[in-house]
Amino acid sequence: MLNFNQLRIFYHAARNLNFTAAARDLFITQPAVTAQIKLLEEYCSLKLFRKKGRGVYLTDEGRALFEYTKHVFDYEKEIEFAIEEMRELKRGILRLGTTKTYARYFMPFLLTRFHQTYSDIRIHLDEGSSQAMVQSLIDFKNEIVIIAKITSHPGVRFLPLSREGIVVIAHPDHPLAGKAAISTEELAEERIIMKEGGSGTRHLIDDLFIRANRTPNIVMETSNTEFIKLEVQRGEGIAFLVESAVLLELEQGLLTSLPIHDQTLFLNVSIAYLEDQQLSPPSRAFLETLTNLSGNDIPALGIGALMTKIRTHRDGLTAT
Amino acid sequence: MLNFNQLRIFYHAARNLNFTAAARDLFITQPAVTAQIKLLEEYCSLKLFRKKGRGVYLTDEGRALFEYTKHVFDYEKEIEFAIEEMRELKRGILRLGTTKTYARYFMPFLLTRFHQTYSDIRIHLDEGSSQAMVQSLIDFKNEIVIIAKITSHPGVRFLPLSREGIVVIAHPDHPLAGKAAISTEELAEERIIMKEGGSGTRHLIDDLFIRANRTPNIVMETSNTEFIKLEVQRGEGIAFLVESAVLLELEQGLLTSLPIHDQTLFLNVSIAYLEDQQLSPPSRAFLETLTNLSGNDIPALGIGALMTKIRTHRDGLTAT
DNA sequence: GGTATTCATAACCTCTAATTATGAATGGTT
DNA sequence: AACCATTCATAATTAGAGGTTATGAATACC
Repeated sequence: MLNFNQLRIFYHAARNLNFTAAARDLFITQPAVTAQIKLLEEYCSLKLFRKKGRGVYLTDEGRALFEYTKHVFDYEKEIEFAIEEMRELKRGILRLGTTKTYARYFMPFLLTRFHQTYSDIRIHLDEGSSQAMVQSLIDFKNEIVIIAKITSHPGVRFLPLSREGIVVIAHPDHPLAGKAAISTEELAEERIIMKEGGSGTRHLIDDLFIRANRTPNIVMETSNTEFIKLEVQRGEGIAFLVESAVLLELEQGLLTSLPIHDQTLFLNVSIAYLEDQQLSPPSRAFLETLTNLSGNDIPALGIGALMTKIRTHRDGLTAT
Repeated sequence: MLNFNQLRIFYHAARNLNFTAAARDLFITQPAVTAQIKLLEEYCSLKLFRKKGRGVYLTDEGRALFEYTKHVFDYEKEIEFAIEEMRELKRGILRLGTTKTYARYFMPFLLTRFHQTYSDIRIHLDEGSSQAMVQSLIDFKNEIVIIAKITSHPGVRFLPLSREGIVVIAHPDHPLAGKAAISTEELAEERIIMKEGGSGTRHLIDDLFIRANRTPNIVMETSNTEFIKLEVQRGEGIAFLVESAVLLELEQGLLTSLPIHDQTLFLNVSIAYLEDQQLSPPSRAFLETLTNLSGNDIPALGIGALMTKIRTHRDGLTAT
């Protein structure tokens, strides 16, 4: 087993062909150099230096070893550089998890923001159900997940990220379209295309009907948001969806939203991570990006509003 | 400045994904591993391991660092191997010096012998005058030189290697050819083609004439033995040369040797090296080869005789 | 010839990196 | 479920590697 301290001292001594200079390089005293070189020579059973007058120079064996040590300490610099880069977020991986819907509607916006600041960090975006994403934290597959908080888990910290408005969408020609306020009872009469169980939205809507003591008429359930939107556009029923997922269709008049009587439905989208584990630099940077991004107004506004606000702000700046 | 001890411990811990096993690998205790990993993490300001249940595994940063350390400790094995090889004489350089004449007539024989045993040692054979070769020792250009001992030098040790007979050569038709014994006085009358000043042979012959109180008739002087032989073959004069240098020509009848009256001229060929410096393994091996080769009879016999003896011995073996 | 520089040596000291002993958490087993 | 085995963490202590200071010897320089 080589002693790298001795190798390092040898390297500097060989480079300078001068023990005193090597000592200076390493911020130690000259006798320390002499002693360590001697120990190294004993370890190798080889003379590495010859003494010539008041100087030293390398034997053939020393010269051969010097070639090796050069590689070692050049490589050391590379390693130090790599560590520095990881610390300084010039390299690394951000492992995020989220649900399909969020991946489709929020994440591109958030990750673009993140990427603007930390362009050298690779992003791994994992998708799955809220449940699966919480499990992925525990399995250390992801460091941060963005999901609706349904149940709390021991050891997992949830930070509220955004209150996303839930809208009831319907075909523009739907009989209820344009009505002022629709009651839960009325909704229970409608054919509903529902998000699958386990999703944050489903949790919220189930709760809504339980409070109204009604059973919704679920004609279809799926985890696929795109599919739901298409079914509603085809007049197959109404659906509850996160507003930001249908912004475009509402704007374009492909869908309409039905105002719910006396109810404003919100989904609490949270950032979740393990509270006892220290987050990696990329993850910390991501959290910081989110808080910097929102000030503190995301939870109040929802991402949809924030996206609009920032888009406006940016356009304003561009116009100036 | 990286701490390679910590890196080594990290390397083993990462390889095993188990601190206890790493400790076993390194013949230390587990708390030592824990402590050094912790120090490394502090140095990097990066978490390298995550704790999962009763095991550990690498963070992304740890995984990146592990890739680097793998290279380091693979390379360490290479270095250790190289050191071992140098020690075991499976690589290295033998730096010898000698005079042109010896390089031509003795060295091939000696070096072939050496090379048979130490086939992996590269041989650097340097040529120059005896004087220059002694200087090359002092300048550490060569570790061992084989020369005639003319003067002694402080710090240089001379070991007698061989007593080489000096013969007087002449054209086979030379008037003195065949005469029983020729006196120094007679030789002084002859046209002599002499080796240049500084050579061992010249030193000896000068001495011979001084003792006889005669001045030789030097018609030509050169350091080139081959040239001398050719000139003598052309009948330009007689010459004094080391017997082994003219063995072939004498055998083939191209030259004849003149018996010198009452005199047997010998040149003491010596091995010289610096006495205070420790010799390198290849040089020690070379010295050992020489002593093994001769038993103790080289100085008495001369290399020429030894070459014949060994050749005969070998041929005898081959025939059996 | 005196001076400065360089490496070697010796005695001593400091602090790193071990050790021992023990605890806490987890996972497998009966 | 209780128990045991395993693994990493922590604390207190200790050994010794690797450093320092002081000085000497050899050599080169002016």
